[in-house]
Amino acid sequence: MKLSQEDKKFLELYSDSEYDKPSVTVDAVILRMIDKDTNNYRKLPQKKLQVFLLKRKYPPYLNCYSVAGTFIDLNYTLNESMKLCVKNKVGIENYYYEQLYTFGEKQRDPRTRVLSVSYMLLTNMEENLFNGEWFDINIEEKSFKYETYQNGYLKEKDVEITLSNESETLHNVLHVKVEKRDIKQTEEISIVSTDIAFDHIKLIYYALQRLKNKLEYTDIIFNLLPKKFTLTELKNCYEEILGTKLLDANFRRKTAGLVSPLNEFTQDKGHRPSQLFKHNSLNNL
Amino acid sequence: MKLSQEDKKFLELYSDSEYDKPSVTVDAVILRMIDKDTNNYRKLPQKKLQVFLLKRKYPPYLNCYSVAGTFIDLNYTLNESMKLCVKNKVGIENYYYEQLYTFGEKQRDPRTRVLSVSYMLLTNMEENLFNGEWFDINIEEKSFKYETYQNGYLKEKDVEITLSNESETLHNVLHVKVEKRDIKQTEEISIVSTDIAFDHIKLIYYALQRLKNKLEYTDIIFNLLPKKFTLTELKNCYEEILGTKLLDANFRRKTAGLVSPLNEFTQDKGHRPSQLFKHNSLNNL
DNA sequence: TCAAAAGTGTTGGACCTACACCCATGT
DNA sequence: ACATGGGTGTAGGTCCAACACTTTTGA
Repeated sequence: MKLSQEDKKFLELYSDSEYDKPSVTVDAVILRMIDKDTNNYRKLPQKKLQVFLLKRKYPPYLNCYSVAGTFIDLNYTLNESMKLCVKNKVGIENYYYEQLYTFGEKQRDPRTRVLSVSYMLLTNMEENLFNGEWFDINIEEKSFKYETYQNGYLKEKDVEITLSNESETLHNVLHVKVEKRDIKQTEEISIVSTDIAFDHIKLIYYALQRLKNKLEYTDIIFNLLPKKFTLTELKNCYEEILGTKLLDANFRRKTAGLVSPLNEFTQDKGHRPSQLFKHNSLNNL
Repeated sequence: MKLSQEDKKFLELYSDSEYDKPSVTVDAVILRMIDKDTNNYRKLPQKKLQVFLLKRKYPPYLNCYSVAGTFIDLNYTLNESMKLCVKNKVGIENYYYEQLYTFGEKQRDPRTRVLSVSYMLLTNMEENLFNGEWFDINIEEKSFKYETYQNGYLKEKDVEITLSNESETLHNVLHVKVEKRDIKQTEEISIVSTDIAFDHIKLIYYALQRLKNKLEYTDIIFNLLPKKFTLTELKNCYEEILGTKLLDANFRRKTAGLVSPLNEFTQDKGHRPSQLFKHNSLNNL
C-alpha cells in the first residue's frame, strides 16, 4: 500500500525518540538427539535428547549456563540476527528452526527491560559445538492438581527439568497453571527454582512442548535424525520425546508412509542386520 | 537463580543507552463468527468469519484500516499491553487470545524500525465495537506451483484475501514460498498487494492459518460460538473455517464427545426444531 | 403439501491394538 | 546356544466415509 502525501509530510517530521523502547534479544534453544552407547555388544545405543548451553562470559549470571542469544542489531531482521548469533557463538549454519514465542515479563532480565524472541533449533550434528556443552534433558511432571467449576477448570502441576552431562547437573522446577473460565483461558508458567540464567529454562520448556506437539502432525522428527536410519532408531526417537513406549509392529505400519527403504543394512551388531531408511519428504504434497 | 556479588556490582554500573533498540508494538487480530441472515424463512443463517479493523486516525496510513495495536508501554508486560490496547481502543475484555508471531522485517513500518508482537483474539460478540468495522473474510489460493529436487522441494502459491462489508472491499494478495533443502526449511510470505496498513494482512493470514490448524486438535472453535448452539451451527463454523463441506451424520458422531445436549430446542424455524448443545470443557482431563 | 433442516441406520472398508511368532546375527 | 533386535501375521475392535432413509416444522 502506497503512502499518501500527508503520510510523507508526517514522516519527514517524525521522531521516535520520545517513545520508550525495550531492549530485544533473540535466543536459540538448540536441540539434538544423541546415541548413548551401552556396554553390551548386543544392545543398541539409547537415544537421548540434548540441549546446548553456553557458559556466560560476562555478567549478569557470569559463569552460568544460558541458551545462545544476543541483543539484536537493527541492521538485521529477527531471523537474520538469530542466524548470525548462532553462527558466531556456536558455529553452526545447517539446522531446522522456527520461532517459538516472545517473552515479555517485566523482571526477566536484571539489567533493564528486555524482550526475548525465542527460537527452537534442531540439528543432527554429532560433534560438540563452540563455547558450550550439550546437556541431557530429563523432564518429569509432579503434583498434578485438577479442579472443575461450573464454567471452567483449573489445572496445576510442577515440571522438573534436569539438565546433566558428565561434569554437571542443573536442576530446574517450573510451576504450570492453566485456568479456564468461560471463554477466558490463561496459562501461567512460573519458575520455582532454576540453575540456569534468566528465564531460559522457560524457553527450553516451550521448545520441548512445541517439539512434542509437532511430532504428531508434522515430519519434524527427521530433523533430529541422520539421513539414513533404522526403524528402531526412529521409534526410539519418538519414545524419547514422547516419554512413552510404542508397540513395534504397529509403529512400523504407521510410519511406513513417511519413509523409503534403502538397499543398505546395518552390520556388526550382534543381532540381525536391519534395513536403513530415509525420510520420504514428498508426503507434503 | 540468585545474582552473585559480581553481578550486582556490574548492574550498578550498567547502562543500556549505548545499544540500539527497536520500537515494539502489540497488534491484535480480532476474529468472530457471525450469522448472515438469508431471506428464505426456511433457511438457516450462514456462518461468516469476520475480522475487526480500525480506521487509522493518524499518519502513517492515515484513514486506512489496520488491526488494533499500540506501541508498548514499558510498565506493562506484552500481554498486559495488548489487553489494555484492546480495552481502550475497541472496548472488549472478554475473549480468547494467544500470541501468534513476532514480525521483524526491516521495512515493515515507514517511521522507524518496529517489531510487532501479534496476537489472535477470538470472540463471540454480536455487537459492533468501537472505532472500526467488521469485515467478512474471503480467502482463495491461486497459481499453485510445485517442484521437487533430490534433496527437497519448492512450493509456491498466491493467496488472495478479500475483506469486505456493506460499504467497502479491501483486496490483498500474498505470495507464499516454502522451500526445503536437506534439513533447512524456509517459509517466505511476501505482500504482492494490499489495501490495509503496514504488513497487517500478513498478521491476518497468520491468524487464519493458526485458527485452521488448531481446529483439528483443540476445542478452539467454541470460542467463536455462543454458549448454546445447534450441531448444524457447529458444523457450519467448521465448514466456514476449513473451506470444505462435511458429511452431516459423520460429523455428529465425531463431535459427540465434545458437546453435551441441553433440554432446549430452537423454535419458529420453518423446519424441525433442533436440540441445543453446550461445549463440554471437561475433555481436557 | 413442501422445502429445509434434524436426526438415525447401515454397510464395507480402513486402520488400530495387542499379541504371537519366526528370522538373523556375533560372541 | 542365546540374547538381542529385526520383522511378519492375525484376530478383534473401533472408527470412518458414503449413502439412504425418516421426522418435524411453518408457511
